Amino acid sequence: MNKITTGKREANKEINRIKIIESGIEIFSKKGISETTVRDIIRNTGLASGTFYNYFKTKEEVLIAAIDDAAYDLGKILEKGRKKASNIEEFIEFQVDPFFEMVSELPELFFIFSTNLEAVDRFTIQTPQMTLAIEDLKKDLELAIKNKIIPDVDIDYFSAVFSSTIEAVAIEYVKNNKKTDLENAKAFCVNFLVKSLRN
Amino acid sequence: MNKITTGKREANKEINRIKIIESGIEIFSKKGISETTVRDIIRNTGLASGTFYNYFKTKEEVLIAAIDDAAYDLGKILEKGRKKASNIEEFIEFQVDPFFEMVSELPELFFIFSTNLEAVDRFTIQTPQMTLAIEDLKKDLELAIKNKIIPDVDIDYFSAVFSSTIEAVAIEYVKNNKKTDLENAKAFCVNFLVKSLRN
Amino acid sequence: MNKITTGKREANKEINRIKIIESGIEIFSKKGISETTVRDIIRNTGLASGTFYNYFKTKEEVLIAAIDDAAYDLGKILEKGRKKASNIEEFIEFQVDPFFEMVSELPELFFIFSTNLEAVDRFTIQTPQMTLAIEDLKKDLELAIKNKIIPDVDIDYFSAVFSSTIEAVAIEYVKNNKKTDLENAKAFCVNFLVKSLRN
Amino acid sequence: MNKITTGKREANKEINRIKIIESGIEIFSKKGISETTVRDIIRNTGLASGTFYNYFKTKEEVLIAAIDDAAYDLGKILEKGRKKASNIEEFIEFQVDPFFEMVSELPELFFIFSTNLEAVDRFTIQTPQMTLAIEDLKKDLELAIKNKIIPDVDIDYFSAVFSSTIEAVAIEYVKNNKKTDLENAKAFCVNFLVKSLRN
DNA sequence: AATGAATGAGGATTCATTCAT
DNA sequence: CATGAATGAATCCTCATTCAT
Repeated sequence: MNKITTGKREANKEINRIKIIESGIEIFSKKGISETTVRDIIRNTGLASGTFYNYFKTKEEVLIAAIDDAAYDLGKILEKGRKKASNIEEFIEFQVDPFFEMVSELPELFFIFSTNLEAVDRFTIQTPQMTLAIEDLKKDLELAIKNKIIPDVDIDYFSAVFSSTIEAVAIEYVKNNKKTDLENAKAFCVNFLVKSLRN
Repeated sequence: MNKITTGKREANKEINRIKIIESGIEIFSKKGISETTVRDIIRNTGLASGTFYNYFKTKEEVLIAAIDDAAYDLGKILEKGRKKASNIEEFIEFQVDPFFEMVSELPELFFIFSTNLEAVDRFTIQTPQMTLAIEDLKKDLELAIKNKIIPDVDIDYFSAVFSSTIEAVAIEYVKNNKKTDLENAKAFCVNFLVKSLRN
Repeated sequence: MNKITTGKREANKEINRIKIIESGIEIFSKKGISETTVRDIIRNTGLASGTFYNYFKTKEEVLIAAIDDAAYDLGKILEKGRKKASNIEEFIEFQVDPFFEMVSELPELFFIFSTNLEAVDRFTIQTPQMTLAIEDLKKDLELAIKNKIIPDVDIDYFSAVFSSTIEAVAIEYVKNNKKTDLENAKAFCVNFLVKSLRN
Repeated sequence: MNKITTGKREANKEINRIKIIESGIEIFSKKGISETTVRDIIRNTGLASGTFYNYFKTKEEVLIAAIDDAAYDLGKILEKGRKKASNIEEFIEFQVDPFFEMVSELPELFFIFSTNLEAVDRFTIQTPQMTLAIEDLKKDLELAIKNKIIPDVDIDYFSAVFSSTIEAVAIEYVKNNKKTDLENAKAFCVNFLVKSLRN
């Protein structure tokens, strides 16, 4: 009833929230998650220290919020992938494509995650869609091996290598700001992985 | 004061240094580099806090010392590799072999590095021999491509993938304590990389 | 602006004031005065934090207001007592009776005061009618001693014990929710104090 | 082996510990337990803030230490009491006496406790010997009633009044610094309670 | 060299209070 | 008046580091 909140205030609240998130992303990618302090984040916004706590309880929540804010974009990206693969090339392609779309559109977030796996692990931040679907991959690989579509590789090792390959290329891609190079990077990954699976 | 006691004192000095290094490695692998405090390290030795500073200025120095201490062993290991490779298989094999020897003999150190790339980077810890010789690799690859021994791959991407592959397998190897599995892991790496380079 | 709306607004104003006071009493008795924060009180009302300051400057003012609001009731209660006592039994009875009426009708307020004497003291909250009339008591006792109605007791000690006795029984009465037990509690007090004054 | 700690250092450590405890007692009695902050205590000593934590984790620990330090004295005091009482006068006397000895020798501590019952309760500080042994008292009273030594009083009310009486007199005694008045205070208590129990 | 108590800078967090809307 | 976001002072606490012994 009394909730007549003028647009101005709400807008300002949203602006500050975004300020904090963006400041967080900036500091996280500069200093890493575990070296970043709440003070670093808030100092970088010009807001008062207490203001941080009107929005977030911990620095980790800032990260989660950053992901949540990106979730819609991510959803749309991942929709494009996940098509039904009819052979091994397509299977790999359908994993690689959406991942690189994500990396391409949210490079800072990807960078934070890829360089802070330890912290991400430690704080058990749930980032289902940002990571590659390793478990699904393993099952599909088992099936493919059974059906003789691909040779009999060590699944644990291959899975580890599969994601580290994609990630390594993605990091290289982001680091070098070869922004025009997206197709190139994807093609490299697919080609590399497909060949490594051939007999 | 008395020269005769020196030997004993130096021996004790060396013992404490090693105590601190070993404590450091233990704590670093448990808590990660950035979460580890000097207090953690020294508490774990039973020595007094001030004693730490007789040996090291920072926790990072402990890590560097740990590597330096391992350097001699590492040197001997790496010596075995670096032989002259006469084809691509050998080239890769001669990279993979010594790396896995190192991982196999100094698994805790390797584990710390592989799970704390951020911190290692940030503190610009110089660990020439622990990392794969990426720059050398790049030059050799360029030559090999020119001589048509291997197809014309993107050297930046391939180098990135090359080391991440070896590292991913090594991590898997260490994590699973498949200690009997060394040859297996090496073979997987070599096979995977060789195939990915074939036309 | 429009005088016609005033009634409604004043009513609402009064409603919020009472809301805050009741919330205060609730929180004070749960957490104690010094552990209670303005935020606790206002959160418990559903009102906005700033609204608190339209009514009170501090949490202590809430307490004072609670007492003031109870003052009228208290006044009526105390009127019943204060009759002219013609002997020591009556004198004590006329102190004990209204006090227990108060305790019985405003148990939460009494509970807050009895369990927060420190804070009540510190903030020098003036609560004339809630406390027993110690000073009056002292004068009356002096007179009674002079007139040999009661033996020559130490007036300071007796006064201290007089009020602490009544309070202790009252606390016991409130704590145990022996709500049917009012007469019993009063009788115990009177009997106990009268006998202790006899020769 | 290396524990050759010079007397000077140990002495200083003990001095600081005592400084903190004495500062704590001073502030606690001025501001009450819950209003006292660790900073208040440490500021009052001239030591650095961090130093507090070399000795105590919380302000409550300071209080406990103060009691522990007094424990030896207390023990000796309480030894004197607890004799076998052969009648009601003695029974009361044997409760009152050691309590007043304690109050007389540790008046500040007693003051803190008597004025901060709430906090003492809330933090469940264990102070077995400082409080009167109410539960024991109740059992003894039941027995005495059964044996017709004392009339049939309400045990809950009497117990409450028993301890509040002693405490009220003790507070009065401490407040007025009637230090010469110890015997007087004790006699008042015993006389008051004995008479109130007579038929 | 070893010790470990003292230090104080710095980060986390809470809370009373203000003020634009 | 009601609102509730912003503020920043004040607290708690940890830690690297120093230094007298």
